[in-house]
Amino acid sequence: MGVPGSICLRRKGAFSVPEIDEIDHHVLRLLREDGRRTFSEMAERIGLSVAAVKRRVDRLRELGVITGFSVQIDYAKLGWGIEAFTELRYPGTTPVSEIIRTAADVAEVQAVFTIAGDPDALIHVRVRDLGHLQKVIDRLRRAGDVTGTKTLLVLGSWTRDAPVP
Amino acid sequence: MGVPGSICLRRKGAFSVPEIDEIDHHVLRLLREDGRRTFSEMAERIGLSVAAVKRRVDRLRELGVITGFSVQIDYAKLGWGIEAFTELRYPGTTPVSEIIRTAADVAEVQAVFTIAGDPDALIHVRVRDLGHLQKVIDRLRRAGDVTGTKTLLVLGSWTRDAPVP
DNA sequence: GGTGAAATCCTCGAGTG
DNA sequence: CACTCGAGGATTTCACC
Repeated sequence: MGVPGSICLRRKGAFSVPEIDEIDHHVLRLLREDGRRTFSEMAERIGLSVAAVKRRVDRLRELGVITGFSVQIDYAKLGWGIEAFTELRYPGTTPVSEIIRTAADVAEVQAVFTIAGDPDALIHVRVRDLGHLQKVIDRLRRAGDVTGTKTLLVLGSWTRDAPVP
Repeated sequence: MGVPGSICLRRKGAFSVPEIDEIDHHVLRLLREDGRRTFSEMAERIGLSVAAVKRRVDRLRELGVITGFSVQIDYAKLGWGIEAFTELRYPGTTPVSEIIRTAADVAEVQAVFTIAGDPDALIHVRVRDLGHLQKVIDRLRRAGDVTGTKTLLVLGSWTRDAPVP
């Protein structure tokens, strides 16, 4: 096994949707806390019928506000205990699309952020150990025409909204 | 409304769990693709009974491999179109716990990563606009005894495993 | 947005190798 | 110990008000 997962681009700069009301935000908050909440439980908390809540969720999906659901995993428990951010610098001629493509080709890369200014990209990677991290960084350096890297090794992390274990 | 969400610490360096087999990884892969998949659908894909898949998921939760489920949201559509990473530097005397606490106090902070070396922390923030970003950075600077910041403005992002819209 | 009924799904105990 | 089966209850889904 490896780092599984299909691949997709997320577009930025979409226009904000005005027709999102307080109830929609309530639905989103409940689903952020637990993405597998039943419609019936949410309906009870919100004070709406089950069908109404389902329609809200369906609509939020159609609007593209909800892009999907996923499971939260403790990767350390799976043996992927090391997390790092690598800053990448490229020649001024490198198009953003190539930056993303070459980085996404590396299986251990979890996310790619293209940046205004210096560095040109910030890459979130997850690896088994430090030797593995070295290999990944080497692969990133060789992939595109990278002119420089700086890697920030994550010691600990905190995330808003992660459920209490 | 603001950036909703409860708060919790994620511990790192947990020992890897050996008794995770291929079927468990298959379950995790299916749930990463769609966290609301039904047990029946997963059972069919894996070639197991519904009850067996449920017990796998229950066990993965008990082991702490699965820490929860959540919804994926396009925040730009909610009017939170700007994303940035801010590197924070602290005096050598500042304990990690205080770094996390002061950053997490700022509602716009989505995640805090403490770092080995320089900088001392990397903060992921999400804001409505650039003026808002400025305010958040100012608040971060004043919060702890921050000695320096550098903010990386995100132009675009790619995430492994985000579902295709 | 609500209601109700049919289809589907979840849950858990019992039985099997 | 992990799996399958099956029944009862809960949930989802959809047409209609």
